[in-house]
Amino acid sequence: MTETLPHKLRSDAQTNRDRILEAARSLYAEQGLEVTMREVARRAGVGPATLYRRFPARQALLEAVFDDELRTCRGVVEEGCADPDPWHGFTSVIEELSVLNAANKGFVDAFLAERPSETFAEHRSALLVKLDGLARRAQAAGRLRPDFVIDDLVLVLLAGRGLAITSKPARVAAARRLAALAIDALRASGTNAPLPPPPRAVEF
Amino acid sequence: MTETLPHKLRSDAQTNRDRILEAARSLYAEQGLEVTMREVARRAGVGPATLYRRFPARQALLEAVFDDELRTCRGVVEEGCADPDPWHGFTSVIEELSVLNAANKGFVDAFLAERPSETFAEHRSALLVKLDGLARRAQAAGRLRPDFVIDDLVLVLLAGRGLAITSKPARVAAARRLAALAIDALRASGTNAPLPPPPRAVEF
DNA sequence: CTGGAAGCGGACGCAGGCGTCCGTTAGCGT
DNA sequence: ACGCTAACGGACGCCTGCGTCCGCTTCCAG
Repeated sequence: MTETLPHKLRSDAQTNRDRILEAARSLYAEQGLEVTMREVARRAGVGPATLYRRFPARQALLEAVFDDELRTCRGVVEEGCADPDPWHGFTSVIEELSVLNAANKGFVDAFLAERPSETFAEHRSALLVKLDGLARRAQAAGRLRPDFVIDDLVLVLLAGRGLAITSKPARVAAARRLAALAIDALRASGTNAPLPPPPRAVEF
Repeated sequence: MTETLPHKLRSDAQTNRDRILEAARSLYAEQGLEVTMREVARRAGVGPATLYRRFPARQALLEAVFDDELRTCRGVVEEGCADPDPWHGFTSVIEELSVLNAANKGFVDAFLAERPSETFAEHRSALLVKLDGLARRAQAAGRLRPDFVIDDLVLVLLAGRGLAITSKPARVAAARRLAALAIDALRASGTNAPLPPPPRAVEF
């Protein structure tokens, strides 16, 4: 890790910063982002003041913590978009994002929040636009049901949040199965029933 | 309403009890069950002490509040089970429970909690057993995919929790669409892909 | 009408999180 | 080696929710 963004930190400060990030990362992943600042500080073995000095606003900590996840997320999407088979790419994205979400309880909360930070909102828009393109190609290939809209993908991702199961392996297994079901639901097939009007869950 | 369970209350006490229940009901429906006791008391226009006297434990309040919903829930399930067409009954149950959940943010949390109260756990078991029977009949009729297990239904219901969208109409619309997708996923069709191993999300 | 008990709710003490201040410690440049 | 200063974290005051106590009010039976 060992970040070096602004003007260089003293070595102990840098160490503490890293420990804070690691603590926050694991706490958010396990418990979602209702974790208190002090809990993060405690787990990191630093005082509250240190935490607040490095990350004066909660949002700053969130962004720093989820920077990696954001990168992973983008990787997944780009890989999916690069797939020569758009349907395969599309389903891969659903699967991998679902599992990522299940493994990081907090991430999807932060990322799909109704009032996200500007940073998250921008990344989200960009990714959704990419995914929209991928989806249209999958539709053109006749594999994705024609009445799919990109909001359905958001819906599926949001739905993953409901799987707030304590044990992490069970949570991941549940996410995997839910993703598989979602993929089956989205596949174009003669038996697709007409859907009720699509919702708009998040802006982009 | 005007309950009359234990030894009769004084008239003003009964009124307050009813107002508390109504306040709690609407607050839980709108905001889920992280609502504070005091907030309930405030909305009901009573002091905290009054609330605590009537419902010494949070759980008591929850059970009283969700008694109606539990009844509705059971009604939905029984109606579905009574349907001569098991697949139609099954899909009705999914639809209606999804909408019920979306309209009552707190209910599914209380009902599908990992550590539910004894009361909820019993009702849940009973309902799930009934639904399991319905599902088997729908499978026997060749309409429900053969690799469906009852836990998949729990999964779908849990997933509905993720749709924590602020506006209630939007939430209901989202729930409806998600339910429709789930039904499409669960329908037996030549294109059903094999599923990953099923999870066990709740005990029953 | 009236006595007494059921009921009420303001107020209390406790606990925990918040964000900040400041006296002390320790890294690092010279 | 040394001193400057960044950095640390314990401790503080504030706030909010919790569950309970107790003096006042109100219902209702006789």
